[in-house]
Amino acid sequence: MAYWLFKSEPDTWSWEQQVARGDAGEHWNGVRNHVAKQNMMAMKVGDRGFFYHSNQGKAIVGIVEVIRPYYPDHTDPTGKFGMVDIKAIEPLPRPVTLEEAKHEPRLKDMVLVNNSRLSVQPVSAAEWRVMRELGGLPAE
DNA sequence: GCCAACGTTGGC
DNA sequence: GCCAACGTTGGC
Repeated sequence: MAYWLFKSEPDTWSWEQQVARGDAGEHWNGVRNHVAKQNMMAMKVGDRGFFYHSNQGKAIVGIVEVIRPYYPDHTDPTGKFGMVDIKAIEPLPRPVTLEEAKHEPRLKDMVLVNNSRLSVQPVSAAEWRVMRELGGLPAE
């Protein structure tokens, strides 16, 4: 299983809204970056990801799961980009802020710390474990 | 609100 | 195909 990170401004789409969708989930539309697109194309149903609030909060707040693989994004007039569907699994008992992530040596190579502009990012298995631990979730 | 970093666009 | 100009993102 692979791990990912989905970034969203809470004003646009928040964790609370994602949770409200329940198991039906929601499509992750609006990605217009090719690296982010490549990441979504690599996703498989069952992959897990972190849900990150950018701008306001600047923290990882929850865990999501990919429930539908890559398909065309109908909101893209050029037809070049696609999206996946994700559903909320559980919140982090203790949200992990960007500040904390930057100060954790084991997360120094995380994309979130090094390339803050990429909206859909890969997360390594080691980073996944460390972040869960910081967030107050038990080991998987 | 500012601005650095990054991506994209379009003239040549 | 290069690269300057422009637009956007997102941390600060």
